[in-house]
Amino acid sequence: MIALIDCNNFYVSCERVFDPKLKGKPTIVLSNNDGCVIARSDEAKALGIEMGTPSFMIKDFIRKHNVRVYSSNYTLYGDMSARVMRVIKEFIPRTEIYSIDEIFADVSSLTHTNPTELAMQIRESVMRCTGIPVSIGIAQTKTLAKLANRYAKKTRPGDSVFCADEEWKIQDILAFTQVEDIWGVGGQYHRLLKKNGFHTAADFINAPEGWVRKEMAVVGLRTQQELKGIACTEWQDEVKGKKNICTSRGFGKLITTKREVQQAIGTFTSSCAQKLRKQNSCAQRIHVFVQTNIHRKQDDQYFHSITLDLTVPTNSTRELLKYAMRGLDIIYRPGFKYNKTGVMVMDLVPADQTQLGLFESDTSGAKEKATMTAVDGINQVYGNDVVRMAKQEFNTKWKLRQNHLSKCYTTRFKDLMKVKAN
DNA sequence: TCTGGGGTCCTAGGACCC
DNA sequence: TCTGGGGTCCTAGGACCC
Repeated sequence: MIALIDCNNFYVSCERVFDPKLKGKPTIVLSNNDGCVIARSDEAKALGIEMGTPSFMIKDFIRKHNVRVYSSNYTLYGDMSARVMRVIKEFIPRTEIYSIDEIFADVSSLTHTNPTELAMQIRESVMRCTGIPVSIGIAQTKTLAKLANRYAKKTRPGDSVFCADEEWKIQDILAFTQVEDIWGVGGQYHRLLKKNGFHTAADFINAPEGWVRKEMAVVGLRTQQELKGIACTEWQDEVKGKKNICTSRGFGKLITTKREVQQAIGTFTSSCAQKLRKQNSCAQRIHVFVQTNIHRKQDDQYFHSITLDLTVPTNSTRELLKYAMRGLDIIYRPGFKYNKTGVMVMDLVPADQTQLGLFESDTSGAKEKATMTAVDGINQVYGNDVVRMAKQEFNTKWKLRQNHLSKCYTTRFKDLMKVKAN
């Protein structure tokens, strides 16, 4: 049996841990640039605030209903996530972190324990150690566990735990779940399934396999199998390195000079390089893109991207910057109001398995590596942006808008909470 | 009139996830 | 004024090979 444990309204819950006054109050967390709603408390959901709504569209509504608003604070959420995961791993050795707020756990190895009781214990323990409420669904496959989890949230608000260990419970969940709420069914497949008369997961299970294969490819077929209790997704016992790494950002305001775009690209490239070195990988290709604001109908639109092959796989900031700037030179067009750019490093290979270029000497590689290690070391101790490459410069024009940012309570000494005792 | 067949690799784009 | 960011996997079709 597989358990899916996920944090309820995770980002909002993180904010609530450090400001208990938010309890019972409608609260939302916004995406970068304070753009869209990406997390909502139950009270905010009850008010009808939808996921993904641009915040400026509901400004008046927010004020009217006194909705508490936060900019996203990923430093805080990342650290809280690690704490939650640590607690869960103490109960179940075999786990697989699926996202910042979700983890699969293999509970079949713990045969001596009743899964429901175990789930209750985990829930209680996570709440006590971190202050974060979680829901837990247990079933035969990952897909069914996802459904069980959702079922628990919707029908068991008290304990938020559901274990589908009997046939009638599985049937209950399948009949309860609309096709669009199945893990693996998005907008396209939702329309397709509805059009063909499949409304619930129970309906979908009865769709002919040939039809599913033809219309939804093997991915759809796998989802269907998983719903029937046949496991099709492999268990990932070790954390796999990423195959691509991307850093991209929309700007707080529109940008019109090449120099500013270069600064942004420089910073994003440097960020990609750091992430590469952290997972001990080198990239073989780099992808750069620029775009204008697609929502501004009154502006001329421009989108262009380019992918460059690197002669030698690398994770050196300097080397990657060279290619990124070359790419930007090719795709940049003056006269547009740019809104967003990004850099992606692709086709990653382990850093220790890279081949030297024909004209590269081993000593130059070693020197570059030593430089980067030093840069990372200094930045780690003194903050992320102390040492930079020339192209990054220091510029705040295109930085994020974050008007409602909470503090880094758990990762920065000056943000530690103070407790007064009389 | 009539122009092979089978395989691999790569890429772009689509679908999905949180 | 203002609309997120970061990923994965699969597939179709073209290029290329013998």
